[in-house]
Amino acid sequence: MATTTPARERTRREIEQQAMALFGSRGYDASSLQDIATAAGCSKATVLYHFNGKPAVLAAVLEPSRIALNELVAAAEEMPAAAAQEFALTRFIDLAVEFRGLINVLQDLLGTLDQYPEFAQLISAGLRLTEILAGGTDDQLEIDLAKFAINGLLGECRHPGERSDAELHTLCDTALRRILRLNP
Amino acid sequence: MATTTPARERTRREIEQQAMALFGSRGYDASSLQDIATAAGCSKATVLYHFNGKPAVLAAVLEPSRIALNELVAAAEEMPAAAAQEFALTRFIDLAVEFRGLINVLQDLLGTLDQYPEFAQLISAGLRLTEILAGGTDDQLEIDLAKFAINGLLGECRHPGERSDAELHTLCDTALRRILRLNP
DNA sequence: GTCTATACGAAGATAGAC
DNA sequence: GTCTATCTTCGTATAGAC
Repeated sequence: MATTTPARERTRREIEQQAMALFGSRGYDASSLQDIATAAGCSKATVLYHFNGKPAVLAAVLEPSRIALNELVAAAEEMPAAAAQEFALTRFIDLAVEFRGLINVLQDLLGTLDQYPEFAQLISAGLRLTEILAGGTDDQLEIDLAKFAINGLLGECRHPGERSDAELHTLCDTALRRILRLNP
Repeated sequence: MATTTPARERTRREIEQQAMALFGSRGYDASSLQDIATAAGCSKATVLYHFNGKPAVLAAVLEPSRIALNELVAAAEEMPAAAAQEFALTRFIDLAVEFRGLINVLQDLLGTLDQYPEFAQLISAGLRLTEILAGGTDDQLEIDLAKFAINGLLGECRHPGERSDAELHTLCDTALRRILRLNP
C-alpha cells in the first residue's frame, strides 16, 4: 500500500497546488473555479469531481496549517500553564510567519468560516490556542485580550513583501508580549 | 431649499437603511442587490438607479462613519502629539463601538478595499490614525504596533450581542493601552 | 425624473456522454 | 476520470413605460 497512485492522484495534487498559489496571491473570493481549472490544466467540472465544492478546495489547501496548529495546541496542553503560554506564543508566531501567504485567505473567510463544517476543527483549535495564550486564567478580559492579540497578528501577516520574516517575527513577538504582559 | 424631497429621497434612504442592516448582519458579499431590493420593496434596477453599482451602496452606508473618522483625525492633527494620541485612542474606540455593526463589512472588504476609489479617503484616514496612535514617532516598529492594535480592535468589534458596549469599550481600551504602552 | 422589464457575462454547481 | 452542456444566481447595463 506504499506504492500508491502513479497517475491516480496527480490531477488532484495539481489542482491543490495551483489553488494554493491563487488563493495566496489573489485571495479566496477573487479566485474562481475556472481560474483554478485553467491553471491546473483541466476543466471546472474536473475540479468539482475531485473536491466537493469550492470550500473543500480551500480545506485541502489549509490542511497542512490545520495539522500544524493542532499539533501545537496538543503539545501545549500537555504542559503547565506558564510553560504552555510561552511555548504557544513562540510557536504560533512561527506558524503565522510560515503560512502567512494563506492568512489572506483566512481573513477573507473569517466572517463566514463557521458556516462550513470543513473548518470546525480549525476554529476550535484557534479557541483553545486563545485560552492557552491567556495563561490558563479564568479572567474573561485576559482571554479576550488574547483573542485581540491573535486578530492583530492575523491582520499583520497579510502583506507579503513588505517585511522580512525576521521583521514580522519581531513585530508579532513584541505585540503579543505587550498585550499579554509577558517579559521577553 | 430647506423644504426638500417629500417623496424624492424616500426610496434612496430606504435602500440605504436596508442595505446597512443586511451588510451588518450578513456581510457585504453575502448580501446581493436582489436581497437589498427586496428588503427595500423595489427592484434591483431601482437600486442601481439610485446608486452607481454595489460599491456605491456600500460607500453610502459607510458615509457617516467616514465623516466621523475624518473629523476625529482632523481634530487630532491640530493637537500636540501626546495629546493627539490620547484623544485619538479614546475617540476611536468610541467610534468603533458605535459603528461596530459595520465593522463586519470593513473586514470583508479590507483585502480589496483599495480597488475602489470610493474608499480612498477612508483608507488614508486610517493610515493617518495609525501614525497619530503611534504618538508621532518615526520608529517603524511603533507604527506597526499601532496598526496591529487597530487590526485587533476591528476583529474584536465583529461579534455583536456577545458583549455590552461597556465591556467592549473596556477591552479595547486595555488592549490599546498595553500595546501602545500608555497609562490609563 | 422614477421606475420596471429584460438581457448579458461570469460565478458555483450538476447531469450525463464518452 | 474527464469532458460538454446546462442550470441558477450573481453584478451590471440598457431600453423604454409612466
